[in-house]
Amino acid sequence: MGHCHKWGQKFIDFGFRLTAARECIFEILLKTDAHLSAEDIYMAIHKINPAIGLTTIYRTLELLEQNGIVRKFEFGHGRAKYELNEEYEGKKHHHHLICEKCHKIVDYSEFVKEEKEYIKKAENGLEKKYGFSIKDHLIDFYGICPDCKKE
Amino acid sequence: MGHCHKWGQKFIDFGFRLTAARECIFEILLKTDAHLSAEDIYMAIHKINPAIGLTTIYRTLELLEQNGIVRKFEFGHGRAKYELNEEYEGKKHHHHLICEKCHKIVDYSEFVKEEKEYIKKAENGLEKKYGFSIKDHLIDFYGICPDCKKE
DNA sequence: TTAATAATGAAAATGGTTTTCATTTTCGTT
DNA sequence: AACGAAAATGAAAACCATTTTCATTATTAA
Ligand SMILES: [Mn+2]
Ligand SMILES: [Mn+2]
Ligand SMILES: [Zn+2]
Ligand SMILES: [Zn+2]
Repeated sequence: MGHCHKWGQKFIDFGFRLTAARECIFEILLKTDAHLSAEDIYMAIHKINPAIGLTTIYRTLELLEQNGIVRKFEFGHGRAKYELNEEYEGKKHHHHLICEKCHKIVDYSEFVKEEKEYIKKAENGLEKKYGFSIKDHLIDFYGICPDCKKE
Repeated sequence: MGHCHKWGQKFIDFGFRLTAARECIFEILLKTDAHLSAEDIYMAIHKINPAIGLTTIYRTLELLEQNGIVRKFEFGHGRAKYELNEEYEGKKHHHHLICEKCHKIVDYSEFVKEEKEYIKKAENGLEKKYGFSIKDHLIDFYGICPDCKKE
């Protein structure tokens, strides 16, 4: 385990140990472009290392989230979904398109310029008016996906 | 129960019965400007009519949600929160400012003009590119509220 | 009034997530 | 290499918001 990607070093710097389970969970998140639940990850990891338990998945995901390595989403369809923070994937800043029927989640990165303009203005104004220190934002669009429209 | 506000008529038109419990839940949502959980509503209703059970609260909220009368939010702090749809309150279109520490939720209605511009452009573009029929959107800002900053 | 249907409360079940606890692994120090 | 403290782990149990079940009650239309 001597190599240590940049995230691994960051992880160690935080004071945590870089175990097989943790590396494996990170790798799974890195390879996918989907939004995985804890159980999705558990099933994926089970093929590689059946000894790793679901509890460890939950614990690792919480750890990763608290240290800004993964983002946790509660879209309200039963289970939380996780994805690697944008800086760790090749991904750009993005938001989500959510199908109200089949619960499919699609990333989109369009209209960033317009978004930035609106967000910057809103953030500044809201910080001033409501006294919040704003750190993050979330934009979701809800609708019906093309597959579900066919039915 | 002969009077029947506009929402009540709408409710009956949908084919449902306008019972005491349902009216009471609606009234509670109408009077508050907070974002209530099912249990918040249960506790509020309990003082007025202790016979109404928590199950009815959940069932009514689901019914109201499915018919566009209330909006359900899963902010990810354990329990879902409900608020009356904008058209039923005196409220304008609004979004949320969420404190990551104390989980306080603040409504804001500022920057609607800028928001509309961005949303319209994004919606049109995304519908075209991803084939979704977009029906709704959600914008949240996350940060630290003024009270939590003091500590 | 009557019968069909809808709504209800209490209790039990559900299911994703967290906690507990005994055991194992890791890592800095000998 | 061996040691010992601290961290990480898995299995099982607990948790807890929400849903389901089911027997009873309320509402409605005829
Ligand atoms: Mn995403
Ligand atoms: Mn609100
Ligand atoms: Zn769909
Ligand atoms: Zn706060």
